[in-house]
Amino acid sequence: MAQDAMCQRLTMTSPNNPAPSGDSGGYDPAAIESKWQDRWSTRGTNKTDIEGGERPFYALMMFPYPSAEGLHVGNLFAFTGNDIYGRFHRQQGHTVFEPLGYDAFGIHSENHALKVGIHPMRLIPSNIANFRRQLERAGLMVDWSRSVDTTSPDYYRWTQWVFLQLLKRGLAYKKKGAVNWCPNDKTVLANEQVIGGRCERCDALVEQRFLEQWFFRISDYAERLLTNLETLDWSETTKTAQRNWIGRSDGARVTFKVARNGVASTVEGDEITVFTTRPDTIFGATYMVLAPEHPMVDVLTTAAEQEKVTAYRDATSRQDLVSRKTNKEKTGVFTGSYAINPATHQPIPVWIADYVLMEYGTGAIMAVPGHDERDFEFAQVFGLPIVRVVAAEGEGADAPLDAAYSDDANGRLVNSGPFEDLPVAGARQAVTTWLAEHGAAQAVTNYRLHDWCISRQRYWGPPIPVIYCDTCGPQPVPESDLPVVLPDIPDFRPDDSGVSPLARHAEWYHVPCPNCGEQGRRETDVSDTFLDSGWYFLRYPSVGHDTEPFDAELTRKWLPVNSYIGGNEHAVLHLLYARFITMVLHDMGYLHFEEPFTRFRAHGLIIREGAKMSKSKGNVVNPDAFIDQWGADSFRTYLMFLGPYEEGGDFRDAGISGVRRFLDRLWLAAELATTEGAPDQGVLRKLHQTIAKVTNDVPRLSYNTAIAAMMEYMNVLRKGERTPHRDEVVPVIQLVAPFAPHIAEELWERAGHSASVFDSGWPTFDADLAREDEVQLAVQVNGKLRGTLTVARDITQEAALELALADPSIAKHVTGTIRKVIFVPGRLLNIVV
RNA sequence: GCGCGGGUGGCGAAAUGGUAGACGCGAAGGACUUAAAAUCCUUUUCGGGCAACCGAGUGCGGGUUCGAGUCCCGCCCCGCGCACCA
Repeated sequence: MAQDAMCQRLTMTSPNNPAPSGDSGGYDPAAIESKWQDRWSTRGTNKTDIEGGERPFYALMMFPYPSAEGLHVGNLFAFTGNDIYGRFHRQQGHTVFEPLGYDAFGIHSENHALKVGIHPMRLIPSNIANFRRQLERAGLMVDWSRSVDTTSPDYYRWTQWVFLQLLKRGLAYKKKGAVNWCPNDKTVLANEQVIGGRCERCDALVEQRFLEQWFFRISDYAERLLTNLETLDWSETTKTAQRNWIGRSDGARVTFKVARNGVASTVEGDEITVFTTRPDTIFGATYMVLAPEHPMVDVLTTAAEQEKVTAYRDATSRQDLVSRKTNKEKTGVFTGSYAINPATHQPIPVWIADYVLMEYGTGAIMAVPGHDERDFEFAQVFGLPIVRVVAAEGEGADAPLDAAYSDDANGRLVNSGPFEDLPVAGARQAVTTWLAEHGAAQAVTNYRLHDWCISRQRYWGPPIPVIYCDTCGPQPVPESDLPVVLPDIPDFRPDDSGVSPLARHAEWYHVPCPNCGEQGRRETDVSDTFLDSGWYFLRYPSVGHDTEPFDAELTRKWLPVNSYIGGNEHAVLHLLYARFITMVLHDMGYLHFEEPFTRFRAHGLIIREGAKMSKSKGNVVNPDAFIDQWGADSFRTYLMFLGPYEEGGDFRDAGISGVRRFLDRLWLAAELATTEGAPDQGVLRKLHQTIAKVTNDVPRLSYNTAIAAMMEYMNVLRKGERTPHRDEVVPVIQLVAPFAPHIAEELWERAGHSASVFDSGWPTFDADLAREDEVQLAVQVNGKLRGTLTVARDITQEAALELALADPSIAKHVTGTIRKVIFVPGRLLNIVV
């Protein structure tokens, strides 16, 4: 039988050499994998008892965008990691819910549809079907009866409902403003979709346009989004990324009066307010800079400077965002006007320059060239005065500055009137208070987080449920009228008008006003895909409930999500938006929690043979091919073995054979296992050490070391082709089950069980059985290893020292008197001479 | 520039401050075989030595410690993210 198994094994690893059909009991992944996938399906093994299940555990993974290329190995890496976690918890006695769906709306799909000339309403279902087929092959414990597809009206009616809730709450608003416009995709992009000034989808240079857009007031939640992070069990890197994105900075708003005839203007509003994080350096503010778009520019520009200012403003407005944001060369022009520095009471010139951005702070700055790099550079270019107001340790007040000194923790104020010699550390507060007493400042906190622009002038998304009426103004679509169905129109190509293609579809566009019944017009923008994914985890448990987005009772039972696993590319956007939506729904009384994901872990990235995978390089791993050749169990286990899950790893094609050999050995061991005699004590000891290791590693997502431990055990078990005892093998089937579910089910069944291995529990660890009686004691002399002694586990220091000194190869290094002995019981003895 | 990761054999990688290189790939040798494949056994950080053994070794330079891949200080390199954010 063993021989047969080996013949069979050969055929599996050599696709050029067709297998002799079914005459052996060898490990045949293709056969057992389809057998168990069918059986799981007919028996409903992967269905979660949503209503009745005890100890609910919601193991969520980020749902994929169903691309035409099919499932990426990165998707499978992510899902397998989550699947192991979920299956492990099931074996620990939880009712595990592991749903999966499709994030199928969005520019990505639409662009692809345009490219291949197939309507997205036809294209997406076939992509989804292909994804589903590939996902089934991977053997995931997904409850497919509760899936979501964001493009289905059953789903997006509730996305529209979410929009209406934010509108009701005053958190959705429309505003005309500068937006990022992609000239290629012909749509507005969120700030987050602009990467280095280019469209994240097509890489085109992004332009500025002024359009009416829908925004969500996420900035109202900035502080809460920031402070709540402390309470979350998330990867530290992800939290840091969110903190940086929210970008809290504490400082002051300081008002500078415009100088009129050399003195401060008394006219209301004739002033410039700036935001600064360094109010302590105000005595060094020698000029001011406004963003070119700043409204005060018109007021301040003198006749003599008008021409230059106009030309500069024109040039800036035509500039695309790339050169605006990456061109570090300082340019600018003088407005001809002055403002009064409220600390020194001196007039200082007001300039405009594109290095000051209208969208941050107040769109104006006080320039302190002595202590800000950018201001220093600008002052040098234009010959503006540079004054030192902070001196480092040992520096005089008039020490020359050859660069900006911007340390805000050390040093002392100089040339700063009443604050002379004050340490910088506490100066911020003192100066702000002083300025505030003179009515010139107030302490404020600023955030980099902008409101979320959700409008898209595209076709492939959920229509924003608003109707415009000439008499009543914009009206929400009544909730009872949802969904506003996306019409199936042949011409969905966007054009240059800045208006969605939906506007061209007259019978859809014209609709009565829900308030007065007169002729109205639909909002033609659709919403951002991130709104679809901002709440999908709330929907899964309630799939099938047609009258509400999420059932109150089920939500209370299953949410918040116990474990969320996904890519770090969503560390900022998706996770921040989902938290925001959850907070809003919580505040409106719909949810009992305000943070959706109790625990989040980001998985790493897979590269191949040391290089990033990309279509253009042609080095993308095709999961189907590997599963055909090696089996899904080997593929899954290899993905988890090739590196630490949270760091990713290098997919080397040859490496999978090692994992396959491991499963072959397991199969063979199970086939050969005998019930005669008793299990070997040494093997049993190793078994229990392995149980401990795997049980400890899986919750930490340390899958690679868990697999290594099981391999080690198999090496011990099969050492010298010994025949294993049944009791030595059966627990390994349970340990390996989360990783390689099909082979585990098959071997479990062959071991005489009729129920699923996933309902069989988890092997119990027995510390007594695992304990080693003898240990290798490392013996060092002066910290250098000089030998090892095989000794009893609980040997005393005295006995160990005696043994060590009796060993000539150790003793010869012990020259002179022993000054000290370090003894770590069971591990190490260090003799210091 | 700022932030976050990371740098360990030929390669992917392991190591609560306690024997560096587990596990796997690859490679070399052996058993079995007419032969090959598969399987099993052995070796495999580098240098020296027949060997016992000796020396060196976790990007570089310092430090703390009986003992440092691990902790501290200062650098270098690679990856990712943000980037004129006042």
